[in-house]
Amino acid sequence: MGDWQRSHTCGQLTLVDDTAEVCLMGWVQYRRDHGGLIFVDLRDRDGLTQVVFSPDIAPAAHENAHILRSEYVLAVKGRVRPRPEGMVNSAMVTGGIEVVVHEWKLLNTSKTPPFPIEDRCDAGENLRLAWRYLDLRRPRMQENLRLRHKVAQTIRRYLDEGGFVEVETPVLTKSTPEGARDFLVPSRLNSGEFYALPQSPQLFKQMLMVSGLDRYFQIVRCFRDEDLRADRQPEFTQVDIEMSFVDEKKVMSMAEGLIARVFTEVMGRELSLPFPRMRWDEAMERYGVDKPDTRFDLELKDITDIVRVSGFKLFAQARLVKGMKVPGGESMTRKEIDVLTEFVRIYGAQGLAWIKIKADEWQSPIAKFLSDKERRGIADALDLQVGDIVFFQAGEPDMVNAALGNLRVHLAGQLKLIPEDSFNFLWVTDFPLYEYDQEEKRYVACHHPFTSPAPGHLELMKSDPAKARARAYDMVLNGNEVGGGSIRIHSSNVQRRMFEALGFMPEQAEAQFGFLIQALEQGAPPHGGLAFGLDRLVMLLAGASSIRDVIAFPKTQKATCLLTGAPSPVEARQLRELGLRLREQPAKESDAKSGVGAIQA
RNA sequence: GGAGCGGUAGUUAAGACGGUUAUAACGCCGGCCUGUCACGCCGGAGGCCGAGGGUUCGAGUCCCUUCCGCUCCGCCA
Repeated sequence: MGDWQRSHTCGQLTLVDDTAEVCLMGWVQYRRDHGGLIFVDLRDRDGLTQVVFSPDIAPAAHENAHILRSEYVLAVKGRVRPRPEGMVNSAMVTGGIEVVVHEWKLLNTSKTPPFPIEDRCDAGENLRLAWRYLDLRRPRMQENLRLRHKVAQTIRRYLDEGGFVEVETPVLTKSTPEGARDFLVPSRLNSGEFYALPQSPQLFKQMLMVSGLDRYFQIVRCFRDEDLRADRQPEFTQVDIEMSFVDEKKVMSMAEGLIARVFTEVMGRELSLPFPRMRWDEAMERYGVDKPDTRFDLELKDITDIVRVSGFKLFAQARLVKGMKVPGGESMTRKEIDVLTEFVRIYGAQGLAWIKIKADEWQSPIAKFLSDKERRGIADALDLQVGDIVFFQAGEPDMVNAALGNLRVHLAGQLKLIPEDSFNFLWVTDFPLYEYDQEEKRYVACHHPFTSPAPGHLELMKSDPAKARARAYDMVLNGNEVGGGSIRIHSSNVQRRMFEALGFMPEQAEAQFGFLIQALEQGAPPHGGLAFGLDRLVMLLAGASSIRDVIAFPKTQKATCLLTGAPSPVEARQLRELGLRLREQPAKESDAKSGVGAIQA
């Protein structure tokens, strides 16, 4: 670029820079070639500036400017001047001025981009991912990445000031049986053996507490080989935190302080602390989910006892019956209700019972089965008013809660009950220690197997696992889990009992987690912590609808990278070195289904 | 593993009842244009209708298979 030095960015210049000699560099956003005058909106990371090629002022500069095209890379030298009377563009930060080009240099040409580089562009996701570096040129995406950067930096400052030490933990680590599916990495030096990529640095951070680090954090990539969602990628970033000599209150107030700091410094908003807390039982009871969105009402009411002896057998025989009132919902059409019925089927519901509260009657397919007493009970429980509609779900508790809990969120969106631009934080506490795994026919840890049982619940681990509660807590933002953690088990005996309760043989526990138990035997301090999902947090702050929009190079729903083509086959030699052999030859095209690509040692 | 939505020009979409030459906007190319700002005007090029198979005299449209993207259920300690 010779002696060309950029003097300003494209978002900086205003009337105060009048007559300044400047040098800008950037991309051609729009060109407006009038044959005589040529206007170019030059874009860089900072914004747009209109530069003018004028045959009257700089004929030489104007002469070749006709060749300019979208996304050409340009350096211009020129003078800042106010735009003529009536030509000010108030929509642009730099709209009061323009730069008259005296001299310019073409730094690079560009092929016509496959989609326009602008925020209102609605290119398909596949195109955006295949040309991600162009997608990331768009201001919205640049803002997202910078927002993410600011959040991460603010978190680093906050934790550093709080005495936390950032420690890196291994990415090549040990596969463990519990939890998500591991990504495996074959070992060349240890043929037939595999590392696993960490699902989280959980055990390392606990061992750092045993080391006496006292306060640890890490902004760290984690990997889980499970199916993707709008808010789930196979690799994602956690803000991982652990503290010694603390209880739940300490961890939670530290976490609240962190979030409040992010909101002050990044969002320019003050949060009121502490966040509300809700026990898990209450969340399930009132909202049907463990991450309730409390920005709106539509609460669920348990009416199981009211309809226990109902003539409506579906209700009478159900283990759980719940109702949800939608005020003013009486005007819903049959068709709208049918759509909602389809919606709850996703969660295993057979149908969706409803009652419209009219002035003179209860209009409903099920009203005729309900006695006067039942009607009064239901009306009282749900505080029914004329004009309401009530939806019911009856059956297994998990299904009832999932169906109504998700219907609640669905309807709130549809009925526009959710206030815009609000950030509603909530702690959910007192989670169950275990949940029953139907497939494995055993209890599995609800949070993870290193979570301490609630005080006094030690015996329940064996006698009544379903009743045991955990010293675990989730931070919920607008109905999204953005963080979660627990006080850990620091007693080797309790940890052994935990593995036992999960159905591990002692030898098995020793082989898988012996190093942890040993560590706990060496003077492990009481400790606990939590981890934030950075991608989700930033997504919510950015107002994005997928974490893909706050990750520079995300994967598709099939976990592929459309930009690089990963994953891809490898050379036979690489497999040989690793002691691997494909069970079947890679398929030509279509039959790349089950079995193919599987590996064996 | 399952359910749903989508795939038509470079892009975003229309076309769906099976029937002339598959539309539009933006973009692209050429021309004109000295105050535009998503410039304007005139002209032009551009298509294996995701792929494969079938039904039919005839398929973008109907049927089957398959690939890709997205949303969701299961899964995600």
